[in-house]
Amino acid sequence: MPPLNEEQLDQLRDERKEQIKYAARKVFACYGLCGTKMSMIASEAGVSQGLSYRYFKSKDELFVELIEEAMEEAMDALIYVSEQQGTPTELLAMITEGMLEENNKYYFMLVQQARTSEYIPEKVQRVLEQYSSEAMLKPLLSIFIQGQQNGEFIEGDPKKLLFWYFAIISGIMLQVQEIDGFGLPDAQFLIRVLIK
Amino acid sequence: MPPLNEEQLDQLRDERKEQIKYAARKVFACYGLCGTKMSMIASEAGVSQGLSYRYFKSKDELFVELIEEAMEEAMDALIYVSEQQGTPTELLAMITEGMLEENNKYYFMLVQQARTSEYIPEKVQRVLEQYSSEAMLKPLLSIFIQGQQNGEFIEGDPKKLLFWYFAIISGIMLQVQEIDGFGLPDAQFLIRVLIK
Amino acid sequence: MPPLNEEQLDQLRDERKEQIKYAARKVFACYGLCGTKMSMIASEAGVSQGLSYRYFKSKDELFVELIEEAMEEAMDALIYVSEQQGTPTELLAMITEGMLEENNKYYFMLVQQARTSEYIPEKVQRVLEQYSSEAMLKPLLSIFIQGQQNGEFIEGDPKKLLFWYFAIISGIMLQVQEIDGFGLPDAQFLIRVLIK
Amino acid sequence: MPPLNEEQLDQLRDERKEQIKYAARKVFACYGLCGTKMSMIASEAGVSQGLSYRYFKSKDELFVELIEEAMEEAMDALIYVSEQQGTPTELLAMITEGMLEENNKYYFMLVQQARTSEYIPEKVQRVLEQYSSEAMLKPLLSIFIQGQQNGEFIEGDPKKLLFWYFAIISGIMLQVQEIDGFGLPDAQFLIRVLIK
DNA sequence: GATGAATGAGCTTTCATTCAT
DNA sequence: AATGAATGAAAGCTCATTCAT
Repeated sequence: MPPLNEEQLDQLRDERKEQIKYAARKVFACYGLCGTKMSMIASEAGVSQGLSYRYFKSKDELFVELIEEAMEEAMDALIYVSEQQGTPTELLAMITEGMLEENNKYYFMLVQQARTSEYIPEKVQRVLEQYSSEAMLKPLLSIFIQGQQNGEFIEGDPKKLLFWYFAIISGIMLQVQEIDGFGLPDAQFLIRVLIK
Repeated sequence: MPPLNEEQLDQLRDERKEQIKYAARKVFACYGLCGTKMSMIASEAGVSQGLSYRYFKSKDELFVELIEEAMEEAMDALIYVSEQQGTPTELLAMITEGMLEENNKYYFMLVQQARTSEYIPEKVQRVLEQYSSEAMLKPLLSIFIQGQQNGEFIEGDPKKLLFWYFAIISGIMLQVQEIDGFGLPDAQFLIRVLIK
Repeated sequence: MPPLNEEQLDQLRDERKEQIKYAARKVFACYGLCGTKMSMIASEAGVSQGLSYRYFKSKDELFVELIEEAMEEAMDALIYVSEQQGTPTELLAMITEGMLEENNKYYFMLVQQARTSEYIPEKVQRVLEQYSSEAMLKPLLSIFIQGQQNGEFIEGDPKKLLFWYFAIISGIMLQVQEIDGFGLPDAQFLIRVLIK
Repeated sequence: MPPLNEEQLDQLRDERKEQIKYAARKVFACYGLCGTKMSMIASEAGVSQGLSYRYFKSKDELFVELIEEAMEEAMDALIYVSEQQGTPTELLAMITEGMLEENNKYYFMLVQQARTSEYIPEKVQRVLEQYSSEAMLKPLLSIFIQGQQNGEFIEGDPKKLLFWYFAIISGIMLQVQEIDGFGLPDAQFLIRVLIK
């Protein structure tokens, strides 16, 4: 009686891995890399202490994997929007709305943890460099410049302005906590810094 | 027959304490509470490991003291501005300029570390609550409402708007790093989100 | 699917805990609370340094637990004897014999360490107060008084006399070391201070 | 104006040294060798932390010196009595009385600390061996044997009996604490274990 | 000589990681 | 595959000792 075939086992493995990653993302986001104990992740995921090591070589590697995923997803979203139809202002609003989602909070927090803690595995450094501000800004640059040319956006160095704009969104996402009772603003509020 | 008199000793102690705090502020800001080893602070300050413990009971207490100071200074600055003469827009610009100073970066980072790491001594929690968003906003509220009434500022819940505005400034301060090459924006750029 | 069932694990844990306590009792008795390094206990017990902390929160707590147990056992023994049949002299002899056992040595040493070292966790203080001389004497008081009334014992304040008697036994237990070559005296030798 | 001549300086030095030893004896007696911090001795003696090191090479050496003195004095006392006139019982009473002095308490406690803590500088070991039970008993042995021969004392191995007797006195001295409210017994109470 | 600030070795404790079951 | 007991390296903290004044 072979209990499960190869494929089913693989699927189970994937589910387990996802379960651990999900828990880890949450805990790392709140407590940071070194403020997080493996036992916290294990208990958040509802598995035993040792199990994570069947799926991830080390705490650092688990962290790196989460960071990589977060950056990839963010990058994909930016590229996706940059390929859509619409006026520059509409596209910027779309991006802003996409970022200002409650669900994204853990991603912002996670990346912030990664950026802030300089005590971080070398691998994370490399991932952060790979997805540097420069790289992330790229897909939007032409849109933004176009917006400046047709007079929708304010003047100034487009890279700088976009970078600051992302910093602003990031700030909102990091500071807004449920307990404060202030929710997230809508995109139109933020977009005002860039449009004329 | 002590070789140094009481006054000289006191001064020496004050200097040492300040020296350690200065180093600690920097290291804590970059590495977070638990990412910071006491040895890092000691070597940053150029003293031995044990010395910090003559001036601070524990790593946690040192952290708390820094957070308290940072919050106090921020609060004082807000109150100071709120007592100045000027139109609401001028005052808001003044505050924004005051916050957007390169020197303030460590304070923002430090407070962010305190807010983000939930694994934090209970004392820090209390300090953060004491200087909650609510409390920090207070000195500015009447100015802001006045600005709304005379049509300088956009409409909406003043608390929310101010909270978001601070979040924006915070985001800028946290994300802007020398290495990126983008400097800090000037106050006029940010203020646009609030003025009509 | 834990490899061992709950019951087996519980038993394993109990054994380990006992193993560590056994080692700790011996080492604490000889070296005192602060003369004992956790590494000494660990190596005496044949386990790693960290393991003790799965079973005891701290060195102090381990010490406290041992003291508590020692006091409880002593108290139980006194109560047990006080409920037996026999003349006062017989009962006193029984108690004396019970105390003068080679095996009890570590208990006496341990309690002496607790009493002598005034630098001792507050909890130990409380335990020692709970099992104060007063409390320990109580179960024997009526026996002793009875012995005085029927003329078996010498006259005098029964509490004082009993207290001194215990001090005498304690002294014997503490001073007699194998290396000296003098063994423990038998009960009849000591009992002479109390009987007419 | 030479402030003090050679002799006066020496005397001052001696006084200081005695002052520190006096404080150290008390603190060591209560807290044990390793439970005592040099700062405790310093503050008990009312001098600065560093001063002890002008008079004693190290904490251990200070401890050793105190132990040596205690043993010497005890030995001298025993020898002195052994040279007095009187019946064996009278001499034994004299010794007992001499030992049962409130002032002697710190000596007993100190020696107990030295004996109990096996974590003790090698030098202490040697001192304790030099003043072993054997050696201390010697001056009294002939008295005791004489007492047995003339029927004053109980029969048995004289060394053993004397050793036990000292253990008993030691027990009394160690256990009796002011707080318990039981004072020290008089010599006649203890002597009963040895006389017929 | 005297002080007390400064040092750093060493101990307690934590926790990532391993491993027997 | 999964568990959780066990390990041991590393961090926080203490305190004997030194040293500048």
